[in-house]
Amino acid sequence: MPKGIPLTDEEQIRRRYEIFWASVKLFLKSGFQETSMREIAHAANIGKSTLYDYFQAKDEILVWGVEDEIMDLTVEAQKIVELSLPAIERLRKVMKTYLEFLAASKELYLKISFEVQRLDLESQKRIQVRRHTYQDLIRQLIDEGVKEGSFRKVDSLLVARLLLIAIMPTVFTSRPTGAP
Amino acid sequence: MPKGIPLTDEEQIRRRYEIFWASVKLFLKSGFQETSMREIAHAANIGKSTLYDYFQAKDEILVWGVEDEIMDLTVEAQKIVELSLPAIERLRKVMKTYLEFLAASKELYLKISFEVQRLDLESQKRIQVRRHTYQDLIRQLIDEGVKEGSFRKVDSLLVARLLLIAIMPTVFTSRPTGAP
Amino acid sequence: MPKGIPLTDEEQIRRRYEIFWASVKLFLKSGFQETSMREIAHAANIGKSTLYDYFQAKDEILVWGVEDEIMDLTVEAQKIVELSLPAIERLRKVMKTYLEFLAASKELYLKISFEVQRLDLESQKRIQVRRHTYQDLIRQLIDEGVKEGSFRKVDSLLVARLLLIAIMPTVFTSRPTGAP
Amino acid sequence: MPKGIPLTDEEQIRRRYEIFWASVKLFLKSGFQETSMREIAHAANIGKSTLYDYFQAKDEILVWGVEDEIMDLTVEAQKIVELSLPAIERLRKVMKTYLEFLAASKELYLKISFEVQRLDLESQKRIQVRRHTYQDLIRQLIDEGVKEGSFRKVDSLLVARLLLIAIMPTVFTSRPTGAP
DNA sequence: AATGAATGAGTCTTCATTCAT
DNA sequence: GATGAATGAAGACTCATTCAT
Repeated sequence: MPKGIPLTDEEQIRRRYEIFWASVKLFLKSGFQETSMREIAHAANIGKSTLYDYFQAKDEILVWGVEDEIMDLTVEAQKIVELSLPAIERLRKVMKTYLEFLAASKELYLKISFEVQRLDLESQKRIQVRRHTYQDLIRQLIDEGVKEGSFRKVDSLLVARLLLIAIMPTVFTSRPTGAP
Repeated sequence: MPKGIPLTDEEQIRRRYEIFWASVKLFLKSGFQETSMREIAHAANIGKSTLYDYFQAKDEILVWGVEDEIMDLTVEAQKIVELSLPAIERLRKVMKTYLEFLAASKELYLKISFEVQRLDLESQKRIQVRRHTYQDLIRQLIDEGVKEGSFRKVDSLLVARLLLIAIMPTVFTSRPTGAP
Repeated sequence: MPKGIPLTDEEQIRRRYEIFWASVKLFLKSGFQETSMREIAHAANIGKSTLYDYFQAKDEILVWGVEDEIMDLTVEAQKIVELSLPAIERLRKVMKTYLEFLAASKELYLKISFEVQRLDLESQKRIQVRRHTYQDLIRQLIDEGVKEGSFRKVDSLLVARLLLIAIMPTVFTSRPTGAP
Repeated sequence: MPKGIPLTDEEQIRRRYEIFWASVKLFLKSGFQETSMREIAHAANIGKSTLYDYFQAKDEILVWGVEDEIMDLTVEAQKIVELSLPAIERLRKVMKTYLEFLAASKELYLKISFEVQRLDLESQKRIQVRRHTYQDLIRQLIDEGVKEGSFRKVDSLLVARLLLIAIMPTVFTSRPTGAP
């Protein structure tokens, strides 16, 4: 709430998170479209128009948040990829992180995914790009694994995609355990 | 479009179905909130305000349709319950019907479930009541089964609920087979 | 104010005129941008959203009205062009009509011209097209006049444009008389 | 951008001019209402709220600038009035100055005049007062001329007003020459 | 019975202005 | 003296719903 001092980038982002999480809470309760900017502002304890200092539009709140989550996952995955371990081991670690993320989100993840489908195509594309970046890491690991000989020769793109999707029922159905 | 000729009840209901299914198609494509009454009217080939002769409000379209689907299931289940077969056999039959219903709907069912969560609480309660009626039939079967000695003693309410939910992954994950 | 009966095209247009002239009154007083749809609706004695049954957007009110005025002029000019008189005579008649129009509008015309410059380019282009149609009539007359030998050989496009513009000071400065 | 050093009055005014001219450029391009304070601040290379140290409100920018221009004219006219020359000679000089001013502004003057009409009545009145002061100088000259016998007896107010307006077409229509 | 014209409430968004630093 | 963060009021536009015919 300081007034004339430019926000540091860090502060900016911290506030964005606050707004995002306040929004998500509402989105989950009533849906994206059904939540008004007035409600979000109220929940975030700021004025209606101040929202627009942090997000250019309503859509942006959702897009930014989702992009950010995927990027977080990607960063963590990247760290694991760079470890000097056999590919299969690293893949296992990455999938475990992914699984933990899903397990922590669960319902949230599922619902938000639905909301994302309502965004305009451009926004969806932006999210897809992030998702692909993540997928490419997995793919890279699979390719390395194949080279190392620990995996059969496979279409790494397809397998990567399958891996990410196939794991979901594990989470949404029951007690999460973890094995690729 | 005939004017002045009173609709038979049957005709009334037939039109309601037409409107409902036209709506569902749109809801699936763009979401409940995002679909306007004008679009529904257009898709159903009737005037905007004629909609209100068949449904008191927009919400009502969704609620009525979902209620109706559950009631259909319930009627069929009721018929099975009344057969003179061992409880376990009847339960098996009921679950098979339920499964077939899910398999036929699949994505539709999942998406519509999401849309339902956007309705106001009163509407959701009305749907829940129908769901409970259905659940109670299952429960009744379980209780009978326990009496007959073919089931262990269990909390029939809990088991009924579990049965309905547990079956979903079967449908949504892969090739549907059927066994309770 | 009938409710369920589709408006005849004629009725539609009559209402559009009503709205347009109510709007113009306000536009002249306070400017286009400064006049709100609420004010227009109030002045036209209809509900805010009813406006949108007659004009798709605020801009449309201005564009439609201006286009319509030019088209009126064009129709009248067309009638004159088709008379069997020497070109010079017909040109004189057309210019007289134009002059009378300007004289009747005067301030209105000037101010509205300014407002038009604030519209988006697409709207401006639409108006320009109408203006060109009118200009082409004049041009045609000049060409005919040249053929008849009553005019010197000239660049008819240029002369047509000049004719339309040059006449303005006559109107805006003082007592209107009329001679090409 | 220096902080803490009190601005001299002169400096203050210099900055006001800078802001005014930066604004005018924008007003001409997109109109007064359509130009935001953020844009003005940006164009003037200062912070949004610093504007308010120089002008109490957005309107004030336009009003001050226009008032100032008229006052400049008035000051120059006043100087001429005080010369010891026959009234008719002095009037000629004043009108020449006025004409030069118009010729230099031209489109700018016309457009800005339109923008002024959008201001609230109070602001318009303030401008009118300045205009009257200027007009009164002309009037005074005419009265003196009448006394000197070089003019017919006339309603000096009316003539003064006519003089100021009549001269415009001269400027806006074509090659400026100068003769009352 | 069927319709589309009419509407007010509400949506996202912008902007002049204030204020704490 | 200078700033940008914060905001409420207002704007164009949409939509579920009503109502006269």
